Amino acid sequence: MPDKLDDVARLAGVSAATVSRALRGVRGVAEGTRARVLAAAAELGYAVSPAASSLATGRTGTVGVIVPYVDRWYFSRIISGVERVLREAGISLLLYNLGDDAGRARFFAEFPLRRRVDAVLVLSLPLSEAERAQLLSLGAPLVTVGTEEPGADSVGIDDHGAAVTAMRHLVQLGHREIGFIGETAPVPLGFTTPLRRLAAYREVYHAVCREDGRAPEAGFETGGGFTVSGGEQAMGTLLGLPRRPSAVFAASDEMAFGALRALRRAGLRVPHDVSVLGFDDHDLAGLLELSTVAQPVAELGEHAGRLLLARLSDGKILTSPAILRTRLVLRGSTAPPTTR
Amino acid sequence: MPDKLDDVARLAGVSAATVSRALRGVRGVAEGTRARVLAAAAELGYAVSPAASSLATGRTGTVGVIVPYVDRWYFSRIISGVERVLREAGISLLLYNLGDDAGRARFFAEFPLRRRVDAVLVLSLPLSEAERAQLLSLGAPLVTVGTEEPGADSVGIDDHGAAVTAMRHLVQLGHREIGFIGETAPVPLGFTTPLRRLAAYREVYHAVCREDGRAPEAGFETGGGFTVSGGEQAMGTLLGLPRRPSAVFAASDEMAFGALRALRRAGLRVPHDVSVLGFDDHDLAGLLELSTVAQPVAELGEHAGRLLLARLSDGKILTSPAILRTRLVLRGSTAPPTTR
DNA sequence: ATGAAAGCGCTAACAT
DNA sequence: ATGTTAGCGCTTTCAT
Repeated sequence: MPDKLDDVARLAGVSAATVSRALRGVRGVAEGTRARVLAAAAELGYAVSPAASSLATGRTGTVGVIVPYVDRWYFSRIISGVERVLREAGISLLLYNLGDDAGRARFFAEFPLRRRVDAVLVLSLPLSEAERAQLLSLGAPLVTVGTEEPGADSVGIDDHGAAVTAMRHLVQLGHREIGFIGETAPVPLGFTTPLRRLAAYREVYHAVCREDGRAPEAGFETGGGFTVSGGEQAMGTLLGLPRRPSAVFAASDEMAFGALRALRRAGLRVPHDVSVLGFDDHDLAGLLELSTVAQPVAELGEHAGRLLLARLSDGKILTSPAILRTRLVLRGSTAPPTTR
Repeated sequence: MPDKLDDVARLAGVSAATVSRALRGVRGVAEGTRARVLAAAAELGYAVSPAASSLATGRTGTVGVIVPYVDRWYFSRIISGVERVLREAGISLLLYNLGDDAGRARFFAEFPLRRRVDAVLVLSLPLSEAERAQLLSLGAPLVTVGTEEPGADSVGIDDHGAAVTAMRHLVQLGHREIGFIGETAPVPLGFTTPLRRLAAYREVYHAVCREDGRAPEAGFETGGGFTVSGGEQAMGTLLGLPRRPSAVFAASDEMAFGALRALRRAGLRVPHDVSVLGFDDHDLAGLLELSTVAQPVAELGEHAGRLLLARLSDGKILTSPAILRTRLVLRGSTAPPTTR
């Protein structure tokens, strides 16, 4: 344990300050000296104490990542992307999983980030005024993915545009009765993504109804909680309606999976009886032949990582949000409606 | 920023030492004093500097979690479980994602854990002698899930037993020609779990062959890389065999999903033409009506978290590995073979 | 029960 | 280019 800086200094025959400089690659150290220091450090198996270094510099070499649910495909993918680029830069990642509103409250009450991180990454979580202030009060760069916050850099996709494209695909196939599976207020943790997709759904579906000169079916908007079972239930509700949609747009692939199951159980065929369109391009979407909107999840994470690194070095320059491209992936779950 | 301990001390009218004691709940502080200190700290919005505290005590309030792939269902689930119990105890989680052999090598070369963590958790990764020594040299408790290492506490399941149970289920249904989709050496990152399941497969399948007085089909053992597409390919290989298995045991649900797809594409029905049995009880197994071996993944994580906490307080007492229960979940993908 | 003082191991001026 | 000297903000003897 007592592998202190001074031991290295003694072995290399220089002062502690020089060792510190040499080890950090700071300019102003003769080549020969640096080599000797490095050799001595290696021989002693020496590594600086992050705590001491952090106390002296104020930097921690760590970024905090705040995530709603680590174990959801989308988030774990992003984390993986972020971690990759951060670790290449020698930065460690402190993970905070919120889980639910209670967890979120506890997190902001205890606020374990104070002085622990050099920067913070927030995933898909719209911040309250107070939370944002608290985060910003750390004096550390803040970056978000999936949301935009004043004072933070962000990466995301054009949720609205992508959802509109998805809906239009359904309309172009000839569907006029389109159901939606997503989230109906109140949305857990205050997510806004579901709302943006719902807005896009309405925009397109209502326009279709207007053309046809009839009122939109209010019952076509269902909540699936972004889970498979929730999607299954929602589809069940849709199927129970007097006028049944010929197509369904689910705001996540997981809910779409649930919808597929409900359909299968009801003895209905996809896409013959009902078309289903998802969102995400989940790993298993191909398996289930689900047509969906693909978003570059890993890239979102990597980009966020790069943003973090940039802010960490060149101070905090706020840029406009980076918008990554999505694309419609057509598989076997969408087709023109059958005339009945 | 300059919310130092001394400010609180001044406001409370006591010394810094007393503030430190009061804040940590150390005994030996008068009730009234403690109350005043707490009030002062609250008023100032004070929180201790982890770096300073860590430098003084040697403790970091952090545990390092080493995981092969964060974005695989199984691992993200475990992480979620660990995080939950750790954060309740006020411990933060430093995440290290290995990814592949190169990442693993880099990790152990740089070894970013030194002095950063109070304990280490390793998921499913069999350690080399050197790696284990390196980890143990941290002088911090080590716990593992899914593997056993000398000097470490561990949680896991009875992989072999569970796989044997799974295989026997197939045999009891009447299957004599059973294929395996798993991993064939060399296994990425040196995982041993696939090997244990393979061994169980052989044990049962070979016994069946012996009874029937014939040699086991060597071609029945295929590698699916623990991914959907790998499982799909493996099933394709199996289907190309002269003598085709009537049932398949996949060492993970994801590979089983791939097998289901290959079967569907080949125009074969499950379980009518081929039975498929998975392992894990993945979130989507129910969706696909996959029979499988359920293992309590979240609980594995929570148990690991508790083990970590225990070691952190009562010093390191090594216990025998905790084995959590698995159970066979029968859904629609397994049935007696059809006589052809 | 409380305070004074000496570090914990490093980095950052300031000298030289 | 290198060394000296102060801290960074806390915890922990040791006194009182």
